[in-house]
Amino acid sequence: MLSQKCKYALLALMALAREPSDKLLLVSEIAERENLPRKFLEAILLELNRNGLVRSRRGRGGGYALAKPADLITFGQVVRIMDGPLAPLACVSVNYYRRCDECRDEQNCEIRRVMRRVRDAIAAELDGTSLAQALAEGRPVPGMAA
Amino acid sequence: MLSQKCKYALLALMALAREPSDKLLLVSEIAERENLPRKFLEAILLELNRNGLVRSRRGRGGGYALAKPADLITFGQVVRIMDGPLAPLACVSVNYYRRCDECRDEQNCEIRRVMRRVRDAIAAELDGTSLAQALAEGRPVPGMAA
DNA sequence: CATATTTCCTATCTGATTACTCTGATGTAG
DNA sequence: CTACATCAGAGTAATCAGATAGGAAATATG
Repeated sequence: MLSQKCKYALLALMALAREPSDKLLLVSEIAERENLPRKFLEAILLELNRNGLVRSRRGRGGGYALAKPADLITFGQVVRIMDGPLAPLACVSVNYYRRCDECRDEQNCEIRRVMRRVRDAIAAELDGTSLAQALAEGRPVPGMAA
Repeated sequence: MLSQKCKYALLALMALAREPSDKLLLVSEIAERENLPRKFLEAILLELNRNGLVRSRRGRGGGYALAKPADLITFGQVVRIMDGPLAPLACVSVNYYRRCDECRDEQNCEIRRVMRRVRDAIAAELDGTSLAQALAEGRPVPGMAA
Protein backbone atom coordinates (compact mmCIF):
# COMPACT_ATOMS: atom_id res chain seq x y z
CA MET A 1 0.00 0.00 0.00
CA LEU A 2 1.12 3.50 -0.83
CA SER A 3 1.62 5.94 2.03
CA GLN A 4 -0.65 8.91 2.54
CA LYS A 5 2.30 11.05 1.64
CA CYS A 6 2.57 9.44 -1.75
CA LYS A 7 -1.14 9.69 -2.42
CA TYR A 8 -1.12 13.36 -1.42
CA ALA A 9 1.84 13.96 -3.72
CA LEU A 10 -0.06 12.44 -6.62
CA LEU A 11 -3.15 14.50 -5.83
CA ALA A 12 -1.10 17.68 -5.67
CA LEU A 13 0.69 16.92 -8.92
CA MET A 14 -2.58 16.18 -10.69
CA ALA A 15 -3.94 19.48 -9.43
CA LEU A 16 -0.91 21.26 -10.89
CA ALA A 17 -1.21 19.26 -14.11
CA ARG A 18 -4.72 20.64 -14.60
CA GLU A 19 -3.37 24.19 -14.71
CA PRO A 20 -1.53 25.93 -17.54
CA SER A 21 2.19 25.28 -17.16
CA ASP A 22 3.03 28.83 -16.07
CA LYS A 23 0.28 29.15 -13.50
CA LEU A 24 1.48 29.04 -9.91
CA LEU A 25 -0.71 27.47 -7.26
CA LEU A 26 -0.36 28.22 -3.58
CA VAL A 27 0.10 25.35 -1.17
CA SER A 28 -3.04 26.51 0.57
CA GLU A 29 -4.98 26.50 -2.70
CA ILE A 30 -3.96 22.93 -3.45
CA ALA A 31 -4.65 21.87 0.11
CA GLU A 32 -8.13 23.31 -0.07
CA ARG A 33 -8.98 21.92 -3.49
CA GLU A 34 -7.76 18.45 -2.70
CA ASN A 35 -8.79 18.45 0.92
CA LEU A 36 -5.32 17.82 2.29
CA PRO A 37 -3.57 18.90 5.52
CA ARG A 38 -1.77 22.12 4.63
CA LYS A 39 1.44 21.79 6.59
CA PHE A 40 1.98 18.21 5.58
CA LEU A 41 1.36 19.09 1.96
CA GLU A 42 3.95 21.86 2.28
CA ALA A 43 6.58 19.31 3.27
CA ILE A 44 5.56 17.05 0.41
CA LEU A 45 5.82 19.78 -2.21
CA LEU A 46 9.20 20.69 -0.82
CA GLU A 47 10.34 17.15 -1.39
CA LEU A 48 8.92 17.09 -4.88
CA ASN A 49 10.76 20.33 -5.52
CA ARG A 50 14.08 18.92 -4.34
CA ASN A 51 13.52 16.00 -6.66
CA GLY A 52 12.83 18.18 -9.65
CA LEU A 53 9.21 17.31 -10.31
CA VAL A 54 7.95 20.71 -9.29
CA ARG A 55 9.26 24.28 -9.34
CA SER A 56 8.47 27.05 -6.90
CA ARG A 57 8.54 30.78 -6.41
CA ARG A 58 8.66 32.36 -2.99
CA GLY A 59 7.01 35.45 -1.62
CA ARG A 60 3.97 37.32 -2.80
CA GLY A 61 2.67 35.91 -6.06
CA GLY A 62 4.61 32.74 -5.41
CA GLY A 63 3.51 29.15 -5.46
CA TYR A 64 4.13 25.88 -7.22
CA ALA A 65 3.95 24.58 -10.77
CA LEU A 66 5.12 21.43 -12.50
CA ALA A 67 8.81 21.56 -13.33
CA LYS A 68 8.24 19.83 -16.67
CA PRO A 69 5.39 18.93 -19.00
CA ALA A 70 2.79 16.62 -17.49
CA ASP A 71 3.52 13.90 -20.01
CA LEU A 72 7.09 13.62 -18.75
CA ILE A 73 6.12 12.96 -15.15
CA THR A 74 5.14 9.36 -14.52
CA PHE A 75 3.41 7.77 -11.56
CA GLY A 76 6.43 5.56 -11.19
CA GLN A 77 8.73 8.53 -10.60
CA VAL A 78 6.46 9.92 -7.94
CA VAL A 79 6.03 6.66 -6.09
CA ARG A 80 9.76 5.97 -6.09
CA ILE A 81 10.51 9.41 -4.67
CA MET A 82 7.89 9.25 -1.95
CA ASP A 83 7.76 5.58 -1.02
CA GLY A 84 10.86 3.98 -2.51
CA PRO A 85 10.80 0.67 -4.35
CA LEU A 86 7.88 -0.42 -6.50
CA ALA A 87 8.91 -4.03 -6.07
CA PRO A 88 7.23 -6.30 -3.51
CA LEU A 89 10.65 -7.57 -2.42
CA ALA A 90 13.90 -5.62 -2.37
CA CYS A 91 15.67 -8.52 -4.08
CA VAL A 92 13.65 -7.93 -7.26
CA SER A 93 13.88 -4.15 -7.20
CA VAL A 94 15.70 -2.54 -10.12
CA ASN A 95 16.32 0.81 -8.47
CA TYR A 96 16.58 -0.23 -4.83
CA TYR A 97 18.01 -3.73 -5.03
CA ARG A 98 19.01 -5.40 -1.81
CA ARG A 99 19.74 -9.03 -1.18
CA CYS A 100 17.57 -10.91 1.34
CA ASP A 101 19.48 -11.68 4.54
CA GLU A 102 18.14 -15.19 4.88
CA CYS A 103 18.56 -16.07 1.22
CA ARG A 104 20.98 -18.84 0.32
CA ASP A 105 20.49 -19.13 -3.43
CA GLU A 106 18.95 -16.08 -5.03
CA GLN A 107 19.18 -17.41 -8.57
CA ASN A 108 16.94 -20.36 -7.81
CA CYS A 109 14.48 -18.73 -5.42
CA GLU A 110 10.97 -19.54 -6.67
CA ILE A 111 9.41 -16.73 -4.68
CA ARG A 112 11.77 -14.29 -6.27
CA ARG A 113 10.76 -15.49 -9.72
CA VAL A 114 7.11 -14.81 -8.97
CA MET A 115 7.81 -11.47 -7.36
CA ARG A 116 9.88 -10.35 -10.30
CA ARG A 117 6.84 -10.76 -12.51
CA VAL A 118 4.78 -8.79 -10.01
CA ARG A 119 7.37 -6.03 -9.99
CA ASP A 120 7.41 -5.91 -13.76
CA ALA A 121 3.65 -5.71 -13.90
CA ILE A 122 3.58 -2.86 -11.40
CA ALA A 123 6.40 -1.01 -13.12
CA ALA A 124 4.74 -1.41 -16.51
CA GLU A 125 1.62 0.35 -15.25
CA LEU A 126 3.24 3.03 -13.13
CA ASP A 127 6.13 3.89 -15.43
CA GLY A 128 3.78 3.66 -18.38
CA THR A 129 1.36 6.24 -17.06
CA SER A 130 2.09 9.96 -16.99
CA LEU A 131 0.13 12.68 -15.24
CA ALA A 132 -1.04 13.82 -18.67
CA GLN A 133 -2.35 10.39 -19.56
CA ALA A 134 -4.17 10.01 -16.28
CA LEU A 135 -5.76 13.39 -16.84
CA ALA A 136 -6.78 12.54 -20.38
CA GLU A 137 -8.45 9.31 -19.29
CA GLY A 138 -10.49 11.30 -16.83
CA ARG A 139 -11.70 13.75 -19.47
CA PRO A 140 -12.99 11.57 -22.31
CA VAL A 141 -13.33 13.21 -25.72
CA PRO A 142 -16.57 15.28 -25.79
CA GLY A 143 -19.01 13.90 -28.33
CA MET A 144 -17.71 10.40 -27.85
CA ALA A 145 -20.70 8.44 -26.59
CA ALA A 146 -20.24 6.41 -23.44
CA MET B 1 6.87 -3.95 -0.13
CA LEU B 2 5.94 -7.20 1.56
CA SER B 3 6.76 -7.60 5.25
CA GLN B 4 9.38 -10.05 6.45
CA LYS B 5 6.54 -11.99 7.99
CA CYS B 6 4.92 -12.46 4.64
CA LYS B 7 8.15 -13.44 2.95
CA TYR B 8 8.89 -15.95 5.72
CA ALA B 9 5.39 -17.37 5.36
CA LEU B 10 5.95 -17.92 1.66
CA LEU B 11 9.32 -19.53 2.28
CA ALA B 12 7.83 -21.85 4.87
CA LEU B 13 4.92 -22.80 2.64
CA MET B 14 7.25 -23.51 -0.27
CA ALA B 15 9.33 -25.72 2.02
CA LEU B 16 6.19 -27.66 2.95
CA ALA B 17 5.12 -27.82 -0.68
CA ARG B 18 8.35 -29.61 -1.55
CA GLU B 19 7.47 -32.46 0.81
CA PRO B 20 4.93 -35.26 0.29
CA SER B 21 1.54 -34.10 1.51
CA ASP B 22 1.51 -36.35 4.59
CA LYS B 23 5.04 -35.51 5.75
CA LEU B 24 5.17 -33.30 8.83
CA LEU B 25 7.98 -30.81 9.20
CA LEU B 26 9.05 -29.35 12.51
CA VAL B 27 9.16 -25.60 12.92
CA SER B 28 12.82 -25.97 13.75
CA GLU B 29 13.46 -27.97 10.58
CA ILE B 30 11.86 -25.32 8.43
CA ALA B 31 13.64 -22.55 10.29
CA GLU B 32 16.98 -24.23 9.72
CA ARG B 33 16.40 -25.05 6.07
CA GLU B 34 15.16 -21.61 5.19
CA ASN B 35 17.41 -19.75 7.56
CA LEU B 36 14.58 -18.08 9.49
CA PRO B 37 14.22 -17.01 13.15
CA ARG B 38 12.62 -19.99 14.87
CA LYS B 39 10.26 -18.31 17.31
CA PHE B 40 9.01 -15.83 14.80
CA LEU B 41 8.40 -18.60 12.31
CA GLU B 42 6.42 -20.44 14.97
CA ALA B 43 4.06 -17.48 15.28
CA ILE B 44 3.74 -17.28 11.52
CA LEU B 45 2.87 -20.94 11.10
CA LEU B 46 0.33 -20.58 13.84
CA GLU B 47 -1.33 -17.80 11.90
CA LEU B 48 -1.26 -19.82 8.70
CA ASN B 49 -2.85 -22.66 10.65
CA ARG B 50 -5.66 -20.46 11.94
CA ASN B 51 -6.27 -19.37 8.39
CA GLY B 52 -6.47 -22.89 7.07
CA LEU B 53 -3.43 -22.96 4.82
CA VAL B 54 -1.52 -25.34 7.02
CA ARG B 55 -2.37 -28.17 9.40
CA SER B 56 -0.47 -29.21 12.49
CA ARG B 57 0.03 -32.03 14.91
CA ARG B 58 1.29 -31.47 18.42
CA GLY B 59 3.62 -33.47 20.60
CA ARG B 60 6.22 -36.01 19.66
CA GLY B 61 6.14 -36.77 15.96
CA GLY B 62 4.25 -33.54 15.38
CA GLY B 63 4.89 -30.72 12.97
CA TYR B 64 3.33 -28.91 10.06
CA ALA B 65 2.09 -29.80 6.59
CA LEU B 66 0.04 -28.01 3.98
CA ALA B 67 -3.67 -28.16 4.72
CA LYS B 68 -4.51 -28.63 1.04
CA PRO B 69 -2.79 -29.45 -2.23
CA ALA B 70 -0.09 -27.00 -3.28
CA ASP B 71 -1.97 -26.07 -6.42
CA LEU B 72 -4.86 -24.74 -4.34
CA ILE B 73 -2.75 -22.33 -2.34
CA THR B 74 -2.02 -19.10 -4.17
CA PHE B 75 0.46 -16.36 -3.42
CA GLY B 76 -2.46 -13.98 -3.27
CA GLN B 77 -4.07 -15.86 -0.40
CA VAL B 78 -0.85 -15.83 1.59
CA VAL B 79 -0.15 -12.15 1.04
CA ARG B 80 -3.70 -11.15 1.99
CA ILE B 81 -3.50 -13.15 5.22
CA MET B 82 -0.12 -11.84 6.25
CA ASP B 83 -0.07 -8.29 4.90
CA GLY B 84 -3.63 -7.43 3.98
CA PRO B 85 -4.62 -5.70 0.75
CA LEU B 86 -2.78 -6.31 -2.51
CA ALA B 87 -4.00 -2.96 -3.80
CA PRO B 88 -1.79 0.14 -3.72
CA LEU B 89 -4.71 2.16 -2.37
CA ALA B 90 -7.50 0.94 -0.11
CA CYS B 91 -10.07 2.60 -2.36
CA VAL B 92 -9.26 0.13 -5.16
CA SER B 93 -9.04 -2.93 -2.97
CA VAL B 94 -11.58 -5.66 -3.65
CA ASN B 95 -11.19 -7.47 -0.34
CA TYR B 96 -10.27 -4.59 1.94
CA TYR B 97 -12.06 -1.64 0.38
CA ARG B 98 -12.03 1.63 2.25
CA ARG B 99 -12.86 5.07 1.03
CA CYS B 100 -10.16 7.74 1.10
CA ASP B 101 -10.87 10.34 3.77
CA GLU B 102 -9.90 13.29 1.64
CA CYS B 103 -11.71 12.06 -1.46
CA ARG B 104 -14.59 14.13 -2.78
CA ASP B 105 -15.49 12.26 -5.96
CA GLU B 106 -14.29 8.71 -6.05
CA GLN B 107 -15.91 7.90 -9.38
CA ASN B 108 -13.89 10.51 -11.22
CA CYS B 109 -10.57 10.20 -9.40
CA GLU B 110 -7.86 9.80 -12.02
CA ILE B 111 -5.39 8.38 -9.54
CA ARG B 112 -7.87 5.75 -8.56
CA ARG B 113 -8.30 4.75 -12.18
CA VAL B 114 -4.57 4.19 -12.55
CA MET B 115 -4.27 2.38 -9.26
CA ARG B 116 -7.11 0.08 -10.14
CA ARG B 117 -5.12 -1.15 -13.10
CA VAL B 118 -2.10 -1.64 -10.87
CA ARG B 119 -4.18 -3.61 -8.41
CA ASP B 120 -5.56 -5.79 -11.18
CA ALA B 121 -2.08 -6.45 -12.51
CA ILE B 122 -0.82 -7.44 -9.07
CA ALA B 123 -3.83 -9.61 -8.36
CA ALA B 124 -3.55 -11.32 -11.73
CA GLU B 125 -0.01 -12.42 -10.92
CA LEU B 126 -0.47 -13.31 -7.27
CA ASP B 127 -3.87 -14.95 -7.51
CA GLY B 128 -2.76 -16.64 -10.71
CA THR B 129 0.24 -18.33 -9.16
CA SER B 130 -0.01 -21.30 -6.79
CA LEU B 131 2.74 -22.80 -4.67
CA ALA B 132 2.73 -25.77 -7.07
CA GLN B 133 3.25 -23.55 -10.09
CA ALA B 134 6.06 -21.64 -8.45
CA LEU B 135 7.71 -24.94 -7.57
CA ALA B 136 7.30 -26.27 -11.11
CA GLU B 137 8.88 -23.18 -12.63
CA GLY B 138 11.88 -23.70 -10.42
CA ARG B 139 12.31 -27.33 -11.50
CA PRO B 140 12.29 -27.23 -15.30
CA VAL B 141 11.54 -30.47 -17.13
CA PRO B 142 14.71 -32.63 -17.18
CA GLY B 143 15.97 -33.16 -20.71
CA MET B 144 14.66 -29.81 -21.77
CA ALA B 145 17.75 -27.93 -22.91
CA ALA B 146 18.28 -24.46 -21.52
C1' DC C 1 12.59 50.60 2.80
C1' DA C 2 8.84 48.34 5.22
C1' DT C 3 5.65 44.94 5.16
C1' DA C 4 2.83 41.27 3.92
C1' DT C 5 3.23 37.12 1.74
C1' DT C 6 4.83 32.65 0.72
C1' DT C 7 8.12 29.12 0.39
C1' DC C 8 12.04 26.83 2.86
C1' DC C 9 14.02 24.37 6.72
C1' DT C 10 14.58 21.99 11.07
C1' DA C 11 12.78 19.94 14.88
C1' DT C 12 9.63 17.49 17.38
C1' DC C 13 5.65 14.62 18.69
C1' DT C 14 2.43 10.80 18.96
C1' DG C 15 0.71 6.49 17.86
C1' DA C 16 1.08 2.51 15.18
C1' DT C 17 3.57 -1.09 13.14
C1' DT C 18 7.39 -4.31 12.54
C1' DA C 19 10.14 -7.83 13.83
C1' DC C 20 11.07 -10.21 17.07
C1' DT C 21 11.62 -12.85 21.97
C1' DC C 22 9.98 -14.88 26.43
C1' DT C 23 7.29 -17.67 29.31
C1' DG C 24 4.27 -20.91 30.03
C1' DA C 25 0.05 -23.72 28.89
C1' DT C 26 -1.77 -27.50 26.23
C1' DG C 27 -1.82 -31.60 23.72
C1' DT C 28 0.44 -36.20 22.20
C1' DA C 29 3.46 -40.38 21.63
C1' DG C 30 5.99 -43.75 23.78
C1' DC D 1 5.04 -39.89 33.46
C1' DT D 2 7.85 -37.41 30.57
C1' DA D 3 9.97 -35.66 26.66
C1' DC D 4 8.47 -33.30 22.80
C1' DA D 5 6.04 -30.09 20.06
C1' DT D 6 2.57 -26.83 19.00
C1' DC D 7 -0.50 -23.05 20.99
C1' DA D 8 -1.17 -18.64 23.17
C1' DG D 9 -0.36 -14.16 24.68
C1' DA D 10 2.37 -10.65 26.55
C1' DG D 11 6.28 -7.89 26.10
C1' DT D 12 9.88 -5.02 23.77
C1' DA D 13 12.99 -2.26 21.09
C1' DA D 14 13.34 0.10 17.01
C1' DT D 15 11.47 2.17 13.21
C1' DC D 16 8.07 4.59 10.52
C1' DA D 17 3.81 7.26 9.43
C1' DG D 18 1.50 11.20 9.64
C1' DA D 19 1.47 14.91 10.98
C1' DT D 20 2.40 20.01 13.56
C1' DA D 21 5.26 24.13 15.20
C1' DG D 22 8.11 27.96 14.69
C1' DG D 23 10.91 30.64 12.47
C1' DA D 24 14.35 31.91 8.51
C1' DA D 25 14.73 33.41 3.83
C1' DA D 26 13.04 35.29 -0.42
C1' DT D 27 9.98 38.40 -3.13
C1' DA D 28 6.37 41.57 -4.79
C1' DT D 29 4.13 45.77 -3.71
C1' DG D 30 3.33 50.37 -1.96
